[in-house]
Amino acid sequence: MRLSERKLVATLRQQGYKLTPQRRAVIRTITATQDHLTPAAIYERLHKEHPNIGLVTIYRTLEILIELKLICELHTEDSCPSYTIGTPGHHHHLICTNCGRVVDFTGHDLTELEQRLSLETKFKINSHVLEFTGLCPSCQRK
Amino acid sequence: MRLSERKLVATLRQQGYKLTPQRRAVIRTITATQDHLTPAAIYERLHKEHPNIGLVTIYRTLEILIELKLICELHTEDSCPSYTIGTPGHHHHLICTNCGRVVDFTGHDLTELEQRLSLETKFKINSHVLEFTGLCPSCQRK
DNA sequence: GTAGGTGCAAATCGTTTGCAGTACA
DNA sequence: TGTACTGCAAACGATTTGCACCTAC
Repeated sequence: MRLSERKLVATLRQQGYKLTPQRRAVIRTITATQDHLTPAAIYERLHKEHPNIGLVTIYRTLEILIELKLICELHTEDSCPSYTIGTPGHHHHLICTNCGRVVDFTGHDLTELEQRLSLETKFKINSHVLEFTGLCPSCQRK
Repeated sequence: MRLSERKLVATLRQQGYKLTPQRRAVIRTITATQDHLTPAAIYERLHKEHPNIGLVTIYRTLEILIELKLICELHTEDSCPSYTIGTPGHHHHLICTNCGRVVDFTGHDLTELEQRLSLETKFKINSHVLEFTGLCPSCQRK
């Protein structure tokens, strides 16, 4: 289940952040799409109706949303630029190397492996990333 | 099993690349440590005995070594800069978020999950990344 | 009214490229 | 000898910061 615009706005206020039109616009853009967007992509989309919003503001808004865990940051193995998306909860990614499309998936349990590694290495493990890359159906056809 | 300096040098020549003192130095630095090093870190280490090696040369040498799959590139989820290390074959990483230490591990089979995802999403999956992050034993003590 | 937020321009960081000189094979 | 390699400096793209103005609460 994805977080709604309403939920993001409410959490932002709860945490004492001011709700500006710019922040609302960024939130709307993120929640309105299934895709992972780069800061630049968000900027581009907003620029049509919000001609003088600054890229800087987008960076700063994203920073807050990540901090509050309202969006999820994604780094692909190649093309380092990080993407963001409005999805909560723990999940993994399946990424198309051609068009950048991202599919989230859940349900694979790594706790057993985590425990084994913990024992063997004495690391205190906090989190993990599992990412598959390949070609999505439409990019395979080309 | 890790690749040796000898092996890297031999492969480089085999592939028709010239063996310069600079390339030899980069290879030596990488094979001499267990750690994953950033280009900048390699530069720093080399600068003592090789005062006028250029950072550019290090980038270019790493590019070749990655191309030949003689080293492995690593992107951590935070602090996007990518690290490199002299280790061959397919493996996964366990990374200390405090000191950056990286432990490689192998043996977890993801083919079943890969097949399931392939079926469900119709993606043609090429590769994957599995990464655990946490605190290494010595950083836990602090 | 005021603290926090915005937007511009400039700074910064990591990485890449153009080019003239250099050195390995 | 000739081509590939090097190193400098400059270009580059993404992100951050300093600062004066503005606005949500």
